Amino acid sequence: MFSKSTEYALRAVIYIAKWSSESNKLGIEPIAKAIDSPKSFTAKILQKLTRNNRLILSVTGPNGGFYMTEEAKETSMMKVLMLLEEDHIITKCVLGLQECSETNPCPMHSRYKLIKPLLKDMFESKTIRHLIEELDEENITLGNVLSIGRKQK
Amino acid sequence: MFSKSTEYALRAVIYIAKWSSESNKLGIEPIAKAIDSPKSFTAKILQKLTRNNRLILSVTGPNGGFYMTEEAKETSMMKVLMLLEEDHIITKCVLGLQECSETNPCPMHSRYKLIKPLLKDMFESKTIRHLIEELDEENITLGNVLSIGRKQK
DNA sequence: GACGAAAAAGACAAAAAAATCTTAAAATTT
DNA sequence: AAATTTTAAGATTTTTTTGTCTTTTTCGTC
Repeated sequence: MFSKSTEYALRAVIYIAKWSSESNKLGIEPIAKAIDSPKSFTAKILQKLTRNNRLILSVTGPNGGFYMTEEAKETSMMKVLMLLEEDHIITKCVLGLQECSETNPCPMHSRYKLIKPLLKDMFESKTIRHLIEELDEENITLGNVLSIGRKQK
Repeated sequence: MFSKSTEYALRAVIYIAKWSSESNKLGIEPIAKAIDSPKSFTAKILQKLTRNNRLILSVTGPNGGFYMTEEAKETSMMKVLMLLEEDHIITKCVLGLQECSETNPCPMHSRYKLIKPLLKDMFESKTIRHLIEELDEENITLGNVLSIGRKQK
């Protein structure tokens, strides 16, 4: 559904929210390892979230790394998607028409319009905090089990 | 949601189903114009659907073109997505985990598992014929109104 | 203030997706 | 059978996405 970079971003955000605090910042290396993503590429993605939106914060130097404020953890996943400029994946027409609407619908419109709000609601109603609470439960993961032991780049 | 080529494919299939028959084949030019897609690229995509799956049929030469049998029009949109090898867009994990499942869920799993069947059902319950029947109604479109008059390639 | 650890920045490379162009093959018409 | 029309095939190009590598900047520690 989403692009690779969006998937990495979402996983990283959740991971950082879960394990970091202002007093415990996380380096890009452990983050990439945990969410099973290419290190430098993930760094790029996080940089954007840091610079443009301040959803994530970062500090350089020893004991530096990425972290998130408690306040930021209240952000909804829909908002995160918007910061990543990927919310259109959900909102746009299934057949790719630029002007698919009630007055100018595509043939799938009448059905998709029933599901789109549910999808949106799924991301709107879940905040980052909700998701990290789920991570407390057993067996909820952010990395690929299959990749354990595989070399990271 | 889907890639450009999938969007073009879906629109083209619906258009061909709607306006063609064995006695009235459609050339790639009018098809591409109607669904507002790049001509040669669309030709490639249709070639695949013709060669690999015979969902669409084609004949070369004068009065040749693309068409679809009445039988093929009973194909579900989910089946079409499978022929295009794009059904994974719907079925895979939202966060991109390879092994997201009931026993090994990602933090979004518990919510997405409620929506995934609805999305699947949307494509499964709609056959091509259902969609072309919708096209009978006023204002249902397959091209971009904005593009009218724009030069085709 | 020198050193080291971290992210930031930017250049570069590879791969995939999207698009275009040219030639060939097939079929119909004359 | 030659000319014409149409898709098929394939080569090539362009653009976007994904990924890597090197250098710079920032900041804390000694």
